[in-house]
Order: sequence, then C-alpha cells, then structure tokens
Amino acid sequence: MALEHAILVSLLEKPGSGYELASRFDRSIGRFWTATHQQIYRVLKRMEADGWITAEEVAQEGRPDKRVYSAAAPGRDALTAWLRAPVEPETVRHELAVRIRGAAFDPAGTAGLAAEVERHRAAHAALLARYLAGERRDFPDPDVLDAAQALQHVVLRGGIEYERMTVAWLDDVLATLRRLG
Amino acid sequence: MALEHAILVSLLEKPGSGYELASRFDRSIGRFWTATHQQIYRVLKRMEADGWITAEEVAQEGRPDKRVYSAAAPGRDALTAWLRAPVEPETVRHELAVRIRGAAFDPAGTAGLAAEVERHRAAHAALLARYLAGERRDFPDPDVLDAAQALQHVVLRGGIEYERMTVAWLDDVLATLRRLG
DNA sequence: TCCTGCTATGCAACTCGTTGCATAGCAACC
DNA sequence: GGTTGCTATGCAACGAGTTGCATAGCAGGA
Repeated sequence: MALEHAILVSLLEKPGSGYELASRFDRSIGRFWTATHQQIYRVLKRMEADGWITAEEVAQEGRPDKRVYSAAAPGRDALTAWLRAPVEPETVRHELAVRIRGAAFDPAGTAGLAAEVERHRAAHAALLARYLAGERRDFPDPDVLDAAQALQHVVLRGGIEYERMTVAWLDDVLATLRRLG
Repeated sequence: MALEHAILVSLLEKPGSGYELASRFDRSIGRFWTATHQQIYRVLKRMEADGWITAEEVAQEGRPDKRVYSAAAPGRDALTAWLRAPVEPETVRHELAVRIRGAAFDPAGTAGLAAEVERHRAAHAALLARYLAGERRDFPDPDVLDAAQALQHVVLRGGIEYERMTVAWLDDVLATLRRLG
C-alpha cells in the first residue's frame, strides 16, 4: 500500500512521467522499493482520478509525447497523513536463506549452490561499489546538506551498510558450504 | 513462488500440520519467510493434490483432530530442482526508508517520525536479543554440528547480523533527525 | 536491410497475499 | 457464568504484484 506514497515522494522531489518514474525505481528508489512500469501506470491513473496528482501533456520531437505528473495538494496531504501513521512491521522474504537451509536435503547440489551464492556475492559487491560511487558523487561534502539531502544520504548509508553486511554474510555462507563439501 | 519450497524444507526437517507450520513460520522460518495460516492451508491443499506431500489424519484428545503432512518423493524432487535452478534477484521493500525520505516534505512531523524510528529500533533490538538467546540455546558448541544444523546456524547468523546492522543504522537515522529538528 | 534497443503508454489474465469472517471444543481466569 | 485464548481448519472477497503482449516512431549497428 506504499507504492502511491513512494511515487508521491519521488514526484515531490521532481515531477516526471510514468516512464521516468519507472527508471527512477530502477535506480535510486529501487534501493528500497521496487515497481514495474505496469504497476506505476496503473497507480498513476488512480492517483490522478483521486486528485492526488495532476498531469500535463508534453509534446516531444523525435520521440513519443509524454504525460508529466506533479504532486497536488490532496496528494501532499495524503502523504503527510501516511507519514504520521504508525508503520506496520516489515515482512522479510529472503529466498536465498530458504535455499541454504534446503541444501541439507540435497547434498549433491552443494557445489551448485555455492556457485549461486558466489554469483549473489558478486552482485551485492557490485551494488555496494555503485552505492559508494554514488555517495562520493552526490554527497562529496556531507556537512553542508539541506534536510532533503541529509535524509537521502542517511537512506543511502542504510543501503551501503546492508550491502556490506550481506557480502560479509555470503562469505560466511561460502566458508560454511566449503567446510561441508 | 517459494512458499511451497519453504514449506517443503520445513516438512523435511519435521512433518507437521498446517497449524504447526503456521507457528513455525511465526518463529524460526519467519526470520526469512512470512506466511499466514490461510496461505499455508491453501498451498498445502495444492501440494497434496500435486502429490508433493502426503497427509495423515491424527485424532487427538481434548483438542481438534489434525492433518499431519509429510514431504513425498515428488515434492523432494521438486525441491531439488528448485534448489538447483538459478535464483531470481530479490526485491527489497523498505517502507521506513520511503518514510524517511518523505520526511523532507513534512518538517512538522519530524518528531513523530523520530518516535516511530525509536519504536522500530526497540523492536529490532528485541529481535536481536531473541536471536542471540536462540543461538546460545540451539548452538552451544558450533564446532560439532551436522550439515543441517550448520546450515541452520549460518542462516541464523545472517539474521543476527541483519538485526545488528539495522539497529546501528536506525541510530544513525535518529542522529540525523535530531540534527535536523 | 534487418535487427536490436530506447522512449512512451497501456490492456488482459493470472497468481500471490491480505483481511474478515466462521466453526468448534476445551482450558484458564476473573 | 462469561470472557478470553488456544488448537485446528477453512471460505470468500479483495487488493497487490507479475507476465505476456501490443503499439509506434526513431536511432544505431551488423
């Protein structure tokens, strides 16, 4: 139920079309919330019908026209109300953990699982490197940030620490698998 | 798409009824995969129809009868196939991160958000304490574990490190909010 | 020239997950 | 005696999320 609110935050940071929002969700916002373009277009329609956002048709040359959305007052109010309501507990779903515990029932597949874990480790290490590069680029001087930037930075630091921890844990998993195999 | 497989892992570790599975999902398995009893009952039916698991009616005294499920050969095969297939990338959804970034657009609500973050911090610290207690109880001597136990332990260590990291990050968030407010 | 890929939006069908409700007997507490 | 809570299973309805497909023009490479 938070996709609407993630979109509102993104549109308040900067107006954009459905397509642009989808690519933002593949980048920065995707760090903590994923969405496909189909979901985004559907929700944008509902939000426009509810008066949360307004759309403006923008003609373009050499590429299709687009509809640029901006957050409207009712949307801002809805976001504020949501921000102030208590948060539901998060549901964690870690598929790799299911697989690791399942490996006990497929000893012959341990080597394959280790290769999988290694692939994940590489992906998380690459993401960590991207986050760190983004941090150097966007926050070169962390002491002179305005409120919005300081909050973006602390969320990014969360992503960095998550990836760091995950890489270390996957190393632990690999060592454990090696001891068993 | 992994609820079936999480259930298979759990039934291979120990047969059980839908109700028992639901409480396991509230405990150990819930660390990395959540499910409600309605979901579990529905999936159990489908799995039984597909021949992945078998059921046995068990009469009880002083409480309702139950259906105890066990993993069958086709289910084990399905699990093995799933374990050996490549893993899809995980989708992360961190609602609190959306809220933190949204706080830039509701300065008056910063104090309320800080209280929320503090509540989350307490919940994660409590979970960390529970994990550590469980580790001391279930793995007092980590050097003499069989394969299944070693894998359960490394998954638990992942949970512990995740909670540790989260508590530290929430402290960082609180410090950032205090600097702004 | 054909194929791939990017911008840009959308429908239809399906599966997954959540919420509310229902039944039913027993035990414990106030 | 009434309320709450636990074991045990389930239906129905809804909302969220995924997958496959479709359109359409332009740019760039093999």
